[in-house]
Amino acid sequence: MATVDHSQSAPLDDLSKILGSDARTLLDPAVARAWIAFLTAYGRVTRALSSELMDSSGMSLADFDVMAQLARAEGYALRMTELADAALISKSGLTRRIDRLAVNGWVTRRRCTEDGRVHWATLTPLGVKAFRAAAPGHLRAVAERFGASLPASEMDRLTRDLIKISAKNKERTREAV
Amino acid sequence: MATVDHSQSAPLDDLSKILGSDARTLLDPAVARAWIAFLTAYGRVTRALSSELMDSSGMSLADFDVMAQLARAEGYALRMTELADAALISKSGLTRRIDRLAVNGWVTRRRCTEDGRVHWATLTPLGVKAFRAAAPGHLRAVAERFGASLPASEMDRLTRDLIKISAKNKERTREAV
DNA sequence: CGCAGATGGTTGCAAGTGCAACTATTGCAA
DNA sequence: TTGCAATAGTTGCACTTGCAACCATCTGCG
Repeated sequence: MATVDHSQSAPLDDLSKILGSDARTLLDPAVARAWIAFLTAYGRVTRALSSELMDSSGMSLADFDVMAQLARAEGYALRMTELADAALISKSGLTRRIDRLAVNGWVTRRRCTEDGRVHWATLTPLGVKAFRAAAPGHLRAVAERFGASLPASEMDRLTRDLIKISAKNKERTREAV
Repeated sequence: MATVDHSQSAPLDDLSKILGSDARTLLDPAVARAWIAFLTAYGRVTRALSSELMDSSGMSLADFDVMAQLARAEGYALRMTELADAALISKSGLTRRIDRLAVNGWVTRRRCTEDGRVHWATLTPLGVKAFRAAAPGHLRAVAERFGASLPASEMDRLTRDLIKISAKNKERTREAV
């Protein structure tokens, strides 16, 4: 019936068998269904986009995100920490991602003259070119796999809902239980 | 304005600077915003839930999902492949995850007597106990971090929207570009 | 000055992951 | 029977990841 897409089962749904009837008081079934749908949608869409992007441009989704951040930035450059925050990855993760992008010649690292601690990651002309080549296909894929499922009005509502959820989880895991 | 929560920037938004004005034709800005909001919400919520669960039960989110699948199953048992599909992970990933769960004594692997190729992953009594101990906290956390952001009516709509998105991406990355 | 303490980045490490190749088992057909 | 294709799982490998420890640099206070 109202269960989630049947190729996928619902990890949190219908746990009363093992947890007893209070499962329902712990997590409202409607929320459980939404949560499963959320995880499933994320998994499917990113999996598909990621492999399409890799095939067409040799770029991972994370690479694309990092390059997109740089593409939007003043002078195509951002400090490492800013970039890590913007791309939602750890500092060490970014260090190594930039290493890889640098090997491709898409990004360089420049030490800041005013503050020797700071390094600026900068899109090279080659990187700009690579991004320009990759972006149309990827954006179209996002439009198709994510955007095309819902009418425009619904899309704005979805955005609002997702932002509310994000907002409730803004802090970086403080007060960890 | 209507940009996404400002602690987070928007990788796909405002790319016209580098892509020219056709950025807009490739990906509708409203979809771009929704996409960013989606990625951000996913990242934040799962990060938070994952570390809470690990702290309170020594169980990763993926462990919990696998155990929840087993908890719902007939006899607390599933074949490896079924379980991998249900938990949205690869077969090899599942092999090793079950290895780890088995080390904790939460799951066992039994060879099927009727078909020697098949192995049943089964929740042990200890595993059931561990799951019963972990579930209330985790479900409450999902309720709080994901469910509490939206009114019930909105939640059902969100579920429907997410299911539509999932449905469009059902196939396992066939026709790859 | 000069030396704590903060801040920015990188590195060591110990995971986790998927793909492709491999082994074991079954089922079916000649 | 024998033999080959299909199916279920595991393993090798190469790669990513985040955390914590670490180095480098800067800032401010005595």
